[in-house]
Amino acid sequence: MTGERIARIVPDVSGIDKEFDYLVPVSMADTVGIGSLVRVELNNRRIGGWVVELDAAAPEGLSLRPVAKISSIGPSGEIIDLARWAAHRWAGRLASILRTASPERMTVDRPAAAIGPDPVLPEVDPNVAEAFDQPGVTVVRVPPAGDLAPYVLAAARTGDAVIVAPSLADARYHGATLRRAGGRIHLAGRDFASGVAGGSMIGARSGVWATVRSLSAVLVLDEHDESLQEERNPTWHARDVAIERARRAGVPCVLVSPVPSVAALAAADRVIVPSRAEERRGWPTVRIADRRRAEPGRGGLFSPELVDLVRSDRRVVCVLNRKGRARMLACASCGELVRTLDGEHLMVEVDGRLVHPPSGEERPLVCAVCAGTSLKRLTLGVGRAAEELAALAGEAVGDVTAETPIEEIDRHRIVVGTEAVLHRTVRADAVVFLDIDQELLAARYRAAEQAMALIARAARLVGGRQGPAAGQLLVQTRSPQHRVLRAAVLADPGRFAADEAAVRAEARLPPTTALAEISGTGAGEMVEPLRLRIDVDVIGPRDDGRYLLRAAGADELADVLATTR
DNA sequence: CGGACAAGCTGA
DNA sequence: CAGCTTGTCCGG
Repeated sequence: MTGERIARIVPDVSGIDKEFDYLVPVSMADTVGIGSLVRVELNNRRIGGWVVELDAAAPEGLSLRPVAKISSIGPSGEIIDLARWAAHRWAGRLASILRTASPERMTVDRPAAAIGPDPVLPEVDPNVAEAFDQPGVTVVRVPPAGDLAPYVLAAARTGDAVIVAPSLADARYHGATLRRAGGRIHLAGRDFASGVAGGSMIGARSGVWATVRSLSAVLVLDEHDESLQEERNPTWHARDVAIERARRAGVPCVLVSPVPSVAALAAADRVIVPSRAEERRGWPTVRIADRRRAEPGRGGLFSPELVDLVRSDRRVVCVLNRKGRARMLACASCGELVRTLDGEHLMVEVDGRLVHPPSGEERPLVCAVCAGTSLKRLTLGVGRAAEELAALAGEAVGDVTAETPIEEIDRHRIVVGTEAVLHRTVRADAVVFLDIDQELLAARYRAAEQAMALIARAARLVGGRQGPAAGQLLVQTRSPQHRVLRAAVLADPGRFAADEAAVRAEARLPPTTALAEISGTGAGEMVEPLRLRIDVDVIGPRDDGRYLLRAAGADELADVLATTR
């Protein structure tokens, strides 16, 4: 027994998905631990890597290279196990997740335990504390105007909580608020070492990977938010990682949202909803402007309700999404949009026929509602909308894109922009969706849910329906009966969730099943043999060469992908 | 990833 | 057959 131990290393090199063994020199025995970031020699070059396992001395006489240097403390064993699970679940590289879970700046010294007794935090509303009183997944619906700070406080009161916010700005804000209340909380990534010593951690998406002293609870704010999903491979979702992390630790996982996703609700052990009255108060008034009778093209963009709003003295934000090609068709006689027979998606005209490429559905140029054969094209644009609104309002109207400086946005009483305007405006009295149909009926299976999220964001911007600055939303649409809009008008996202879950189940879409998209060269070669298997459906290829795989659940799908690589 | 080495292609 | 490109393998 020499006292030397074997370290299994995951290299931090994107092209190597393999683990290697190195010897830990006696001189490093005290500093190298599970998760440590080290440098080692591989193939005559120095590379970084993580220690993911430590064993006693080597059984064989095989000569191993020594670890060259210790660079930093790193993620805990708990996080490494979780990262392995996620790498399998989203069919990606372990190293890319470990990178996310590692400190922003290298920190060699292991910090001493937190100094002083644990802080004493103020009491919280028992209704809020209740969400954290048992392990398992609790979904809490909090209306857009509701206060999330009590949930952050309640999480921190459990001990060393991990808190995920939809953006870094939100994480900083809630972190600062809790700190003012006396809480010990650190910013994930930046304050890595402080977190190891003790206290709660808050961060954006990547904060779900924060190493803590002893996990007591996991809280996800705005669980429905798109930003919680990593956009690069592996495309892990912070909500799903949070659920698994809490489950492994046997601690509560609390998912808060004004519009909980069907994925969260499917995973929930219990759902806490506000009273009808409370939820209504927390949503603005939502009015629907039915545009089916409106003239397509010019003028079709401005309902009488909108004209009233822009001629008032209120601060109005107009949203007009022009993502993708806005080539919607509407029936000239009844005004209905041209949709697939299930009403879920827009159809487009190709070579004199109506088609919906993802499903292959097609028919002649005929309105499915009134059998009219005269169809009109609806075309829209932010620039023209701003000009025409300015003429209607008799004053200048701001034109907002992702590049417009914030100061510029607040100079105008009325602004028009793509959905980015909702992320970049601080306060508005009213938000108008000039044309929400493109969102509601987009060719993505989560389109309705994303439209619901967009409305919730607008609702938060304008605030609840009560008081002198009562918030208002106006939605212009040719689909006034859509489940998203009915739920918004009634301030009842529970109703939407039930409808949406039924639509997904009927179409065998997640969360009833699990989907994976396979693209790139070699996609066919990988996917075609899977047609013989009964545990996975192969869908496609579409004309862009992409395939979809469908399995009964995420675990089954991950297993298929793992055996296919 | 990046180096090592083998197999395949080209031109004089 | 040297000289080059392209492909495959492998690292502790």
